[in-house]
Amino acid sequence: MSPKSETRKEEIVRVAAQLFKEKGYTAVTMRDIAAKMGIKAASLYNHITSKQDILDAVIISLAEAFTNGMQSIKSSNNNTIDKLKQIIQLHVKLSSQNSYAMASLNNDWMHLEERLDYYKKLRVEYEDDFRTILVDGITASDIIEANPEVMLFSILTTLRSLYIWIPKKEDLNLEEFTTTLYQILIEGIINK
Amino acid sequence: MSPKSETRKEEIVRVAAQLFKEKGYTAVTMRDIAAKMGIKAASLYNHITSKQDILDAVIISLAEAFTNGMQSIKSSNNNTIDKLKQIIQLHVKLSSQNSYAMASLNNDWMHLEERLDYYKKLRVEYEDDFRTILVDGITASDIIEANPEVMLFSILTTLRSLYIWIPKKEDLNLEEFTTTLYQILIEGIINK
DNA sequence: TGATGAAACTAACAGTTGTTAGTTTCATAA
DNA sequence: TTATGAAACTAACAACTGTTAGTTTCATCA
Repeated sequence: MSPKSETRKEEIVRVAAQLFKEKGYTAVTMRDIAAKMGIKAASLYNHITSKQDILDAVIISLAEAFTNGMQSIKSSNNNTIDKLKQIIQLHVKLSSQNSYAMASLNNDWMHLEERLDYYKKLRVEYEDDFRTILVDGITASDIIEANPEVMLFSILTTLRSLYIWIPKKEDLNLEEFTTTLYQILIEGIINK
Repeated sequence: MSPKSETRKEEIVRVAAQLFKEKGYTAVTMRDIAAKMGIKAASLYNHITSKQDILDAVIISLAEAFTNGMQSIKSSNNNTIDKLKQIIQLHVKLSSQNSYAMASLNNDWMHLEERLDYYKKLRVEYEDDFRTILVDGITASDIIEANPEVMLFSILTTLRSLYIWIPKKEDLNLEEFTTTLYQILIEGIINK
């Protein structure tokens, strides 16, 4: 029926991510994950090698999806405003499709071990690319001459928190939402 | 020397909050907290009654500080724009003075137990007050007619994340920063 | 039918957790 | 000097942690 049905490992990672969002990585036990799947904790080890392995799977693939998205935005020849629109679209899309994993990406990354440095590298590169778009936009007079660090912080923290908010709004029209978000983040809310 | 020197309990709460920010509440052990203070875990219990007690102390007093700040902004007779400026000021001030506790407020509130409902009540009331300011601002044509839920989410998530960013900038001029933040959050970044 | 292998199970492990009980240390006050 | 009390200590606990070893179940296929 399903075109490519979920493997048992993928199911474990998906269920674990939900629990990680509710309680955080450390507070979730292997017995919690197993119970939610209707099996015993020891059975999980037929499919994964460790609890750490689950966290790696949750975080790294999503972090790479952000990196890939940024690469294609970067390499397009769009102007600043269109690039910013595309970044907002990227976050709305990935956050609505992976709202559980986004929680770990934001809150549990410090519990990565072997893959911690790799994750940090991806994050720094993403921020560098974003900052470059803003600085180029200032140079081109597309955006105002405010501190690019503060702009980056302000926009990115909102985008990184979408996972908290999106799932609460059941009947959310994502396209309309993206447009409103663009308006508020980029054009401001004041009536001049 | 110090006008009102820190009690031992306050010291425990302060040290614990630093560790909670680094690793999250669940990942921090009583032995971690004790080690950082140069004593044994059992000795902590001369001053506090439980680990839970520490988390309560970290989170609740800060949550109440936000509530108190909002009360005085609400009851002032300022216009929408000045109220928004004051809210930004409140967050910058409390986040710079309590950057460790802010992390628990954002990430560890779900591990509150007896005080969980009280915390949730404070948070909902704070958001309701903020929303009312925005809706009144739309009515008064001070701000644009965008979805107030999206505005609230967008501004508040940035303000709630200040604790991540502020301590990284050593020589940050808080007053200048507040002004820049106001400009970006309220007036937008586009060059029209 | 009998063999195979994936995926569940039971039982147990060694280490860590928050916490308690009882004891010692030591500056200050009587 | 002696007594007091705050605040440290050692030792231990029961519960829980991630993980391993060995076993059982059962659908599939030669």
